[in-house]
Amino acid sequence: MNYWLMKSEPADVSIDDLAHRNTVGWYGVRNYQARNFMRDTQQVGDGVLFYHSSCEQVGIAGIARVASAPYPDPTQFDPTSKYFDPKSTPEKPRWQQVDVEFVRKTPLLSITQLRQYPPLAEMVVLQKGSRLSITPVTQQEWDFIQELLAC
DNA sequence: GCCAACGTTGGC
DNA sequence: GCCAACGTTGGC
Repeated sequence: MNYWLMKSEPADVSIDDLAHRNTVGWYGVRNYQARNFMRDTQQVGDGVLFYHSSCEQVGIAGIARVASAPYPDPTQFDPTSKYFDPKSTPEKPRWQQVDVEFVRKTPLLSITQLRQYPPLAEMVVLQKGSRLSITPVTQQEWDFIQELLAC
């Protein structure tokens, strides 16, 4: 059992979208490190901090969980998709995704708030220059954030 | 829109 | 395999 922070642009898929649809395929990852986390390390049931990025209110917007094994991201084969990858084939797919299932929406924990808590100082997503869209979260960080949200 | 940081590409 | 050039991310 592991914990993760997964970035989504709310203009694309927000926590409210996830709440409505219950489960979404995490399509569009085009970074090998992030892909490898989904393909090699994530397991069904892993906890996910659902994070809104590239928007007005950047931060943790809800809780979710990993809900499937990895499978090929269909957008890589779709020439009309901005995630189309001409070098990928159905026989040898390059990009994988998992399904992510809604758990609950939370009050927004903004990135500036997150930076104020010393126990979160080492969070990967808060490190300078960190751009990975999927990052591991430690048990301690997860527990601390759950306590914050319980207040 | 800026720009730091990082990832990818491709010539050699 | 090196590395310069270029492209992308994402907070501000």
